[in-house]
Amino acid sequence: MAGDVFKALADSTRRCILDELVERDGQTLFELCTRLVSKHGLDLSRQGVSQHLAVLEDAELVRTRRSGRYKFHDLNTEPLEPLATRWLRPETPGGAS
Amino acid sequence: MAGDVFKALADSTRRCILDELVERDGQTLFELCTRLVSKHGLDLSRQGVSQHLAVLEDAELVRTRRSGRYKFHDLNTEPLEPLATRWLRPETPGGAS
DNA sequence: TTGACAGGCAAGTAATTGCTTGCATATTGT
DNA sequence: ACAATATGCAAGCAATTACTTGCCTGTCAA
Repeated sequence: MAGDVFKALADSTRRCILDELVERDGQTLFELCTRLVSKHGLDLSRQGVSQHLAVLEDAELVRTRRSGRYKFHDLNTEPLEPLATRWLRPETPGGAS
Repeated sequence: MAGDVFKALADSTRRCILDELVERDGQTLFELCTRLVSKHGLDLSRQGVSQHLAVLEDAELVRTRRSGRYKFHDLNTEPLEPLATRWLRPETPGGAS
């Protein structure tokens, strides 16, 4: 568990999925499939999308909630925050230690 | 050219290289080799490091300058900036157009 | 010029990854 | 109960990736 966030972001299809979820949160697998094909011009099967979602979920970039036979996917931007700051130099503008 | 920044960051060894360059800029290939082995416990050949550096350079995360037989590697954080902000929701706090 | 040092190029290999197809499970409406 | 819908699981395949070994080029000091 707690998969690699960087590896999750490495695939362009997964990034498209995140793009979709920014626009509209709480989409189901089928909704995402449809919109990835029509809007982003991607061509992959439902299982393809499902596996990508599993990777994103493992990296905690996507959270899911179940309701009956539906599974809704929500974006979670929390793991993204320490991402860009990791390689920022310690400029120590205030002058800590 | 202009390789994929996300794919460049996907590999943990490459992330270690960036970690090293944050601490000390302008290292040569041999310096990086030595420190990756000793400090980060990695075990790879010089060519392994060289190929990783090529990927980082292609993603413009690393810039190089030559001086005689030495090649110095510098970190370039510029491509990292739009990285985390890509999936931030348009909160429009001030309400810009 | 010779030898040592720093780096580059290329082919080969093993592991990983993205994707598909086929079947199984669970929920809902009639 | 039955069929349709929404999703899950797993084996198999092709492409990519990370890594190694071996050799070549360029630079510097003696």
